[in-house]
Amino acid sequence: MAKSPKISASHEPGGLIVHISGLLPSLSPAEQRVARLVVADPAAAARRTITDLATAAETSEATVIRFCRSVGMDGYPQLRIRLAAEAARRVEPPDARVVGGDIPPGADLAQIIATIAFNDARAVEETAEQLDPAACEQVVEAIAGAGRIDIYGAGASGFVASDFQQKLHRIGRIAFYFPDVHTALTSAALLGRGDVAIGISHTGTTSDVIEVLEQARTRGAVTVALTNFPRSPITEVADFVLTTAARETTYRSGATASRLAQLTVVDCLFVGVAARNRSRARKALEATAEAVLSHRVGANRRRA
Amino acid sequence: MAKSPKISASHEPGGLIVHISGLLPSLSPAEQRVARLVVADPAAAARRTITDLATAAETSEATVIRFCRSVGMDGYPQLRIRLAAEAARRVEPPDARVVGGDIPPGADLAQIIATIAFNDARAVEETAEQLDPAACEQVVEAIAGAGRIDIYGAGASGFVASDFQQKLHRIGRIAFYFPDVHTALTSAALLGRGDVAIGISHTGTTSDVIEVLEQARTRGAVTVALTNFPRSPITEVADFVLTTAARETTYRSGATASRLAQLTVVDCLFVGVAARNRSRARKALEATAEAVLSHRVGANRRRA
DNA sequence: ACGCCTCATGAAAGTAAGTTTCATCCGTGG
DNA sequence: CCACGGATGAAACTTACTTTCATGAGGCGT
Repeated sequence: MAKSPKISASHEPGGLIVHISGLLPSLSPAEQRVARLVVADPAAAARRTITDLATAAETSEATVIRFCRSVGMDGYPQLRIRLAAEAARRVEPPDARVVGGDIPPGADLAQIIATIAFNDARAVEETAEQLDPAACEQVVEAIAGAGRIDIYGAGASGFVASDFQQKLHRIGRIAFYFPDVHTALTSAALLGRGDVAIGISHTGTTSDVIEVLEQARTRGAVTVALTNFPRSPITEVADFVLTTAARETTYRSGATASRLAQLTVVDCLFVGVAARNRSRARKALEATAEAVLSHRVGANRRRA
Repeated sequence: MAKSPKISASHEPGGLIVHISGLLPSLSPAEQRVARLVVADPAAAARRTITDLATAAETSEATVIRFCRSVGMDGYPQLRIRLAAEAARRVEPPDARVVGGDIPPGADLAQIIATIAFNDARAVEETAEQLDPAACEQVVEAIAGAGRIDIYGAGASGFVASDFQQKLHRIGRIAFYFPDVHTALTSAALLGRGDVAIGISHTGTTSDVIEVLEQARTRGAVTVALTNFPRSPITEVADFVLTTAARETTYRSGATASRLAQLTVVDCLFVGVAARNRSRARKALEATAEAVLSHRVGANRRRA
């Protein structure tokens, strides 16, 4: 039989591990067990034979193979060498820090700070690495040429949406953000060809956002999804999918790392759009900065 | 018969490739052919199957195995993953990212992404490094014991303030954020001993925020400033000063990195507060997460 | 509630990869 | 000319990997 059709999965240059953890929720339970082992210690996994790994994950070899295919590999040997390469690249001292994990109960604040910063920084870096420049380019182009840009997001992602809106607005793009679903739906219904709708949802399962994005799409707008999970429902209603790479999936820290990752992507898009017309953007930024000047008190000074 | 004595081969820390080329002359002719292929392109070799490699070296699989043993490997698979790792490590593109600088005019999106991510990640890390755990501890304590927490911020910092408010609210602390100065002033006037007021301003010169914080202070509340500049005006009205360490000072990218740094600090405080009463915080988080469950659509699944 | 369908899963069969064995070949020195 | 020893590949063998298929659980429409 021919190659399986496969879902894109094509783009995971930044990191196989990141890629895998992104797809984690889209995997079946047994495959997830395998995935977790692999993510937890890629180097060790690379050393194992398929039977070994299957046993460790309490499943069969068949499932391991299925897992390989699910993450875009041809088979186990390929996964193995990719993992080995990956593990080698991240010479990063694994350190005592809990990567992506929970904060240990007895931790003092210094530890907490270190752990959080580590995870946050990591999310930003890994997000950038796996971000597909080509997809970004297209999104930037769409935004730059859009008649109007609607940005949707609920809860924590709402902040990001709002932030994005503000940024675009500051460089003279016509952008909107709606905290309310009804208003958002109304707005989406008024979109048309040449407009852009951007939906932000970390999990990719926020029905409100999906619904609105779908509406926008049926009206002919270009739809963009920003999510951590490349196979989540929101991607089905999006023309372009941009993914973040935050490992945290628990509610633990209120999804801060994921938010930072989202903001990073937003920044990239923003700068990309601004770069399309530097002088105009610069002028707009200066004007807006000036506008708030009267709300600033005298410069930074040494105090008595 | 026992294992062949073989050349030491025990230790090859510097690099497998180097090691192999070192003992190349001690190998038999057929093995040398294999070795040369491997040294010439380790990555390619790692991708080949043993039969493949044997054919390419115009020899038999048996010889390849012998070669593996000669260089100290257990067998072909082990050689393979070692080669993959080796190849990955030596690719390491040190790259010339623009550190802290502006985006060069002609930059393509990939460069933009790399630059932004680098600066963002840096801001997060450096902020964490210079953050004073003792000061944080005191702030955490104040928040944990506060009757009420007011959070102020304008513009971009307003998002952070709002985010913080939401976070604290989710773990059951009574926290407020006011987008409007007047409302904020009113609220500050009602604060008293045992309450906490937090002012967020990147530049530390936002008069609105300073004014409100001052009001709060005169009412007896504990005041906290979160700013990038330890000697800015806002610090004069704050009992505790927490600083971020974002390099960007220009309006260039709309205060990107600084926002991430602020969020990181907020996250640290949040986790610190939550850690004070894990079970309660956890319960609250679970409850709030559950509350939005009905707004989530079916899990991530493979689509057709 | 019922049956139907889809999907996840592992057992087992099948195939390919890796490893060992062994006979051969070739050069060397008696 | 005949041992002898090392190098080598063919083939047997073993292990690892892959595919197929039957089963059973869970969801969905009737």
